[in-house]
Amino acid sequence: MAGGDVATLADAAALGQYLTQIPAGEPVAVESVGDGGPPDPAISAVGLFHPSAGSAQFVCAGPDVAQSADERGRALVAALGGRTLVGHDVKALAEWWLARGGTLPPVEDTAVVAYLLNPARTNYKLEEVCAELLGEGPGIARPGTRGKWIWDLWAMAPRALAEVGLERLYEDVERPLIGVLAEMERHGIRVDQARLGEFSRELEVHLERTTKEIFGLAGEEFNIGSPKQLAYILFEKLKLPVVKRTKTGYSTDADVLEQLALGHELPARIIEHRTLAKLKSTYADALPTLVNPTTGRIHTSFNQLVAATGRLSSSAPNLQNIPVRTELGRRIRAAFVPEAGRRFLAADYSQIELRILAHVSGEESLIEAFRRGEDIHARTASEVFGVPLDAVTPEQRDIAKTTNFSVIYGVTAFGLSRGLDISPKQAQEFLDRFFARHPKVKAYLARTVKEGRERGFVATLLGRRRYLPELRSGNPNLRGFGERMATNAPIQGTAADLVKIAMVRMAAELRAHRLETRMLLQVHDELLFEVPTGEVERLRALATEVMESAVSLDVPLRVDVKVGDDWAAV
DNA sequence: CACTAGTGCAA
DNA sequence: TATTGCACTAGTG
Repeated sequence: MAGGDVATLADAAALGQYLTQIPAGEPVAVESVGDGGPPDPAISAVGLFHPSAGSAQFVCAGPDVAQSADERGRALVAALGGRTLVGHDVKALAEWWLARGGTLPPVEDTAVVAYLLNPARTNYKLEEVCAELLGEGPGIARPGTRGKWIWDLWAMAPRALAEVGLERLYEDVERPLIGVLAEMERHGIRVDQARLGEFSRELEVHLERTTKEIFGLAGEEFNIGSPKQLAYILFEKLKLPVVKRTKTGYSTDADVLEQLALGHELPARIIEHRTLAKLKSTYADALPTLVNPTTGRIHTSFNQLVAATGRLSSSAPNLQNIPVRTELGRRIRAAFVPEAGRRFLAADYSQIELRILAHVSGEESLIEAFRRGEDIHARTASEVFGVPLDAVTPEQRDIAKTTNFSVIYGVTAFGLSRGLDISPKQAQEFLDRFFARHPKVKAYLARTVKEGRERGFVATLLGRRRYLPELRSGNPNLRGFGERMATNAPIQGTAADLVKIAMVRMAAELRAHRLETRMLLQVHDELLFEVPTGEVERLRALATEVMESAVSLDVPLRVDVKVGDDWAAV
């Protein structure tokens, strides 16, 4: 867009269209709301966008550091809304900013600092962050205040990070990651809309049939999607046994329905209906509406400031919860496809959290098992059940697998009993045997909780903190929550640190080698790439090498790489 | 239109 | 009475 052009940004769609016309990396200035005067850094009145197809990635200044880039874009549009007031000499504004030599505080970077200083902060409203970090009163956003606060926060960042030993995590990981994520968002991922449309119609047919069966079995028509109406049918009309209650009434969740299904045909049909409705409404019908008309691809937002443990999250749409476990669900995943001449390559860390547990606890039996490349769940089963490795039954392995994961979550015997569908007494026995065989895991968990209580926070291997005031609560319930978070956060968070390091390094490698491969998605322990066919073998080696060497632990990291022509095939 | 509750999808 | 998320529908105000 040439300088002097007037953009009319009356709605989100118009803004999206406008932004997609701008070359990548070229900053674009958009006037903020209600401010007729010249750009004033004290008011932080100018937002600089990196054009991210379909949505705006605010990289500098902006009305509210609290919001995600996506929200800020929407807030801006809303504030402009109805009025066609933008219309600036975009080029002149951009030049104005560049001429200042970067003297405006980069808001994304500042927000990441605030996140690192306390990732568990539940609300990134700028006022609250500043109140806490700068010791200033919250609340009153007088004109000019926000800009000053961003300045102050940015100015204190080096000292604040140094105080808690987070300079490296910031400089080497979180800050470089901002650009990596922006690039991934901007690139987007292709979906085969025809496949989704066809699947949606199939689901519709199934749903109609299931609905009829349900009404027949219930003896009347009702809204199957309403837990309240369903509860009336199941527990009052049909008098089925009440298994579980919610705060407000009878529970009708999948667990409950599965139990009820043993004694009646209806609950099974409800489960089926729920499965189909979920796939149709959340995925098959929703995803095509999010395809950007300009790029023909879906552009998620990767949220860097949301998860209390340091993980990323994904929204609008969430591409970190695309179904994979059932055949039907995989039909959705199979609609994500590479461009012609390219393939998908997925690289995922094998049992990353258990490996981290082995490392941080120093538990020899786990470390040795990983070093030998053994099947870790079978190994656990062998130890806990006291049978030779090759005599472990699939059932025993399953129990061990659930127990392994449960320990990472800080589970209680009661929780494990639910997960394994056994009695709490039996579950307690499993846990006792597990800890007897893994004494250092037990010691590590106890130590972590104790240190968390004494210091007020727990930390990942790279120093990322999670503050847990709950650990000092007199309320046993709340304290229990705190203790489970305390045992889980360092492990989940260390995994997040590690994957982020791998992402930053992968992005650097792709660039350095001038590869055409693009990183598309991160799903916690997995990276998805779109790879020209000619680069596949090179990428396989590169991803394996970079990801496995992201950090050096007492156990090897293992990465599994799969290549395929849709996301269900990798 | 904003909000909560219940539910279910992923790692 | 298992960790971290996001989003759907129903229902309320």
